[in-house]
Amino acid sequence: MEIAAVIVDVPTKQTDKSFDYLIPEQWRETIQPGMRVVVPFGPRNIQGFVTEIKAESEFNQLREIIEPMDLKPVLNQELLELGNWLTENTLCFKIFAYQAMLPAALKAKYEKKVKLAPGAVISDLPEVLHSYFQHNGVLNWEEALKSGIVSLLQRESAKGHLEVIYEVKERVKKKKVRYVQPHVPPDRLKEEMDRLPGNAEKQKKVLAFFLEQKNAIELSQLVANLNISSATVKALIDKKLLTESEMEVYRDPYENRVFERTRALPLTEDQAKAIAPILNAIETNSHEVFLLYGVTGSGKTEIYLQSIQQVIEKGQEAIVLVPEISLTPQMVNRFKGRFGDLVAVLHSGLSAGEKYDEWRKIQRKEVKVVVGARSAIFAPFENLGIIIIDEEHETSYKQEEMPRYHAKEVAIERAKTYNCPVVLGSATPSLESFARSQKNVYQLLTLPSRMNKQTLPSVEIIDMREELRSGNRSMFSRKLFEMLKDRIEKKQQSVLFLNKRGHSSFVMCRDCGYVVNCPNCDISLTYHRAGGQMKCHYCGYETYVPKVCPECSSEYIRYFGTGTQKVEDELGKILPEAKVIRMDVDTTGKKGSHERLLKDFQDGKADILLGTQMIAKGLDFPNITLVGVLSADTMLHLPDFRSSEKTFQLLTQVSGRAGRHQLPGEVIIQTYTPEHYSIELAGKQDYDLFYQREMMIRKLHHYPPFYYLSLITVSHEQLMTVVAATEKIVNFVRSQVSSEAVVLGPAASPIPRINNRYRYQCLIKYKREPNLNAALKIILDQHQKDAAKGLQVSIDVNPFILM
DNA sequence: CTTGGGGACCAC
DNA sequence: TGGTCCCCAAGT
Repeated sequence: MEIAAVIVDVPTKQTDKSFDYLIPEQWRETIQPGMRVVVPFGPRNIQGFVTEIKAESEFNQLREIIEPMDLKPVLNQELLELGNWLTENTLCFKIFAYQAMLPAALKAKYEKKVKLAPGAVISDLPEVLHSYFQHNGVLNWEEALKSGIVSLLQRESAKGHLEVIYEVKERVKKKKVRYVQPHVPPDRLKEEMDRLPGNAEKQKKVLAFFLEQKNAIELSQLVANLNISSATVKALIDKKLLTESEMEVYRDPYENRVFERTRALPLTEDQAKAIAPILNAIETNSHEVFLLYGVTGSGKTEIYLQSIQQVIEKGQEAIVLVPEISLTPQMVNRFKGRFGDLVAVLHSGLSAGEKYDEWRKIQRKEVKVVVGARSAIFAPFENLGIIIIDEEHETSYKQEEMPRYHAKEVAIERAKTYNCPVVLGSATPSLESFARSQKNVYQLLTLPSRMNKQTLPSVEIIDMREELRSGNRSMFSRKLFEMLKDRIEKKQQSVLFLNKRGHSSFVMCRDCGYVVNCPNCDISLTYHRAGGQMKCHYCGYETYVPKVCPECSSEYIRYFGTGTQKVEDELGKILPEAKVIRMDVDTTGKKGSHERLLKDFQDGKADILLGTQMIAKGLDFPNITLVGVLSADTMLHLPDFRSSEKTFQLLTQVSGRAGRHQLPGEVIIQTYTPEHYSIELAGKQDYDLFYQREMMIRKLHHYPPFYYLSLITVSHEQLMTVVAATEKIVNFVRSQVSSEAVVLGPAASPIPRINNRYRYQCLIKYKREPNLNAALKIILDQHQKDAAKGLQVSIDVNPFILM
C-alpha cells in the first residue's frame, strides 16, 4: 500500500479525476485517505486530497508525494463519499466539493518565487538583476512582474543561473500562546535571585514571583502583572532558570461572554405532540424527514433544543442550520445557554482563523452541536443524531457558486447514511417542502398557535394608490404615520421594514427618464450616499453621480427609489422627535455592529428600528408593538417564479416580529397592489390558502414543485458567439430529453450582460429525465475546449435564482 | 531568418 | 492553472 490517489487543486474538467502518487517511505504509516498533501503537478507544487490508498497503479512513472499537510485526515470516509455525491448531483469539480466542506483557512495559498540556482552566484547574473537578489537570493514573482523583468529572469533560468520554485502555504496558523515556568527547584531560584547584581531589579521581581507560584503562566500576563518587559524574561530563560513553552489555543469568539444557562422549558400540548415523533425517530435510529410547520412565535426553537438534548444523551451529535441573517446573538444565546461549551458556532461574521478553530473543535469531538449557516452542513461529525434546518424556506441554503448545492439535499443525504432524522422548520414552508409533506414524503408536524396564547398580530393593508389620490405623496401612509406617533407617545417600539431589492436607489433623470447604468453590465447602478457615489453590485464599477443628465442636460437628476437612508431622512422631517436606528449593509458592515445596534434597540435607546431583510428574522423584543412594511410589492415584480412565494414569506415573517409577548401587536403593510393574492393572504396570515393558490399557478406554468428545473447559462464577450453556442446547446438538449420536458431558449438572461460578457440561457423544465444528467455532463465536456476561447457554460441543477 | 503571439495539449 | 511545444505571420 504505497500509492495514493490524489484529487489535485486544479479546477478544470481534464484534471477532475484522481492522480496517483508514490508515498515516500517515511510517510507510509502516516498518510491516509482524507488528508491534504503537497504533490508535484507538472512544473509546480500544489495541494491535493488523498482519496484512496492502494497497492497498484496503471501508471508506471509515478512521482512522489512531497509532504502531508495534516496529521489527521480533514475529511472522513463519509465526507469523501459525500464529495462524490456532490460532484455527481451538482455537476461540479471534485476539488470544489472537497474545498466546500472545509473552512476556507485550509485552502492552500500558492507562492511563486525565483531564486539563485544551487552553485550559482549573484555575479553570474547581469548587473540590472543584482539588486533584486540581495535578500538571500530569493525574489517574489509578484515583484518581478511589477518590475517588468520577467523575460530577463527567464533567460537566466534557461542558462541555469536561476530556478523557479513553487511554495504551498497554509492560510492561517494555529494560534499559540507562550507560557513560562521555572526550570529549576525553588531553592535554586532563591539562590540565583540573591546572586543577581543589585541593578537587576526586574529579574529579581520575576524570580520572586515564581517563588510564590511555580505553575506556568502566560508570558503576556506575566509581563503585564509585573510591569516588566519580555526582554527581562528572555534573559532568565537564557540563563536556564525559566523555560518557555508554546500552547495551542482556540480563538474563541464568545470567550468573554457569559451565557445564562437555561433548562428545558415545559412544553405546551402542541409542542409535546409535535416533538414525540422526532424523539421516536432519534430513539429508533430511523431516517425520516419532518416538516415542522409552526406559526411565528409558536416555540419551534424549544423543540429543536429538546430534540438535541435527547441526541446528546444518546451520545450523538447534532447540526443546526440557520440562515445567515438570523444567526443573531439572540439565536446563539439560546443554544449556548442550553448546551454551553458543547456548541460550536459557524457564521460569516467570524474571521477565517476563528472559523477554523470552531471547526477544529468539531473535528476533535470537543463539541456535540454545531449551529451555523449553509456550509455548517459539512461539519465533520461522525455520529450524527439529528439535522435541523430552521427557516427551511430560505433561499440562502442554496449556494450559487460551485458546488451549487442545496443544504437541504445534503442534509437528507447525510442523514440517510447516519439513519437519523432531519427536521425542517418554518412558519412559511417552501412550496416544495409542503407539497412533499402532503404526499407523505415528509412527515408534517404542526404548531398552530403561538405560545402563551398570544394572538397573531392584526394586519392592515394600506393601498398606497389611494394615498396618492388623496394627495399624500410621502412614503408613509397617514395611518402608518399616526400609529408611529402613537407608539412614540406610548413609549413602545416600532420596526419599519424596507424591502431593499428593487428598491435599490438608482439614479434617474426626472426630465427624460434616463437611468444611469453600469457600462459593463446591463443593470442600473446603485446609489450610495457615502461620497455621492454609484456602484455596480455585479462588477464593482464605481462612479460619481453626474451633475447634469448626460442625455438631456437637465439638472433634475437625482437618486430614485427608497433606500433606507432616504427613509431615515424623511422620518427625521416628519417625526423629528423619534430616535431611529438604521440597519442595512452600510451600518452593519463592521464586525459586531449588527449586534451593537440590536442591543441598543433592545435597551430602548431608540423608538424605531429601520432596516432591510436582516431585521425580518429572529428579532424577539417584548416592546415591539408595531411593524410597518413600507412597500410590500417591490419584490413581486422580479423576474422570478418564486417572487409571490418570497413576498408572502417575507411579509409573514416581518409581521411575526410584532406582539410576541404581553403587548398585542399591529402590522401595517403598504402596497400598490393590495389585490395581489400573496399580499392579501399574507395580511390574513393564511398559509394554507396561499399554498393552494400558488400551487395552481405553478402547475399551470410548469414550475416546481410540479416540475424540476435545470438552467444552462452561456456567456461570452461577443453577442453572436453566445447566441450561436446557446442555440446549439438548446438543440442538443431537445434531442436528448423526452417530449414531456419543456426546453426554453435560447433567451437572454434577466441580466443580459455582466462584466462585458453577454449572457444567454436555456431553461429545462422536466418531471423525469433519467438521461438529462448525462446530457448535461456531455455539454460541459464539449465546452471545456471552448473555455479557452472565453466561452463559459455553467449549469445549475435546481436553480433558485434564474438570473 | 528571428521573434512573438495564439492554440492545443498535458500533468500521475 | 501554468508550462511547453508547435505553427504561422510579421518584422529586420
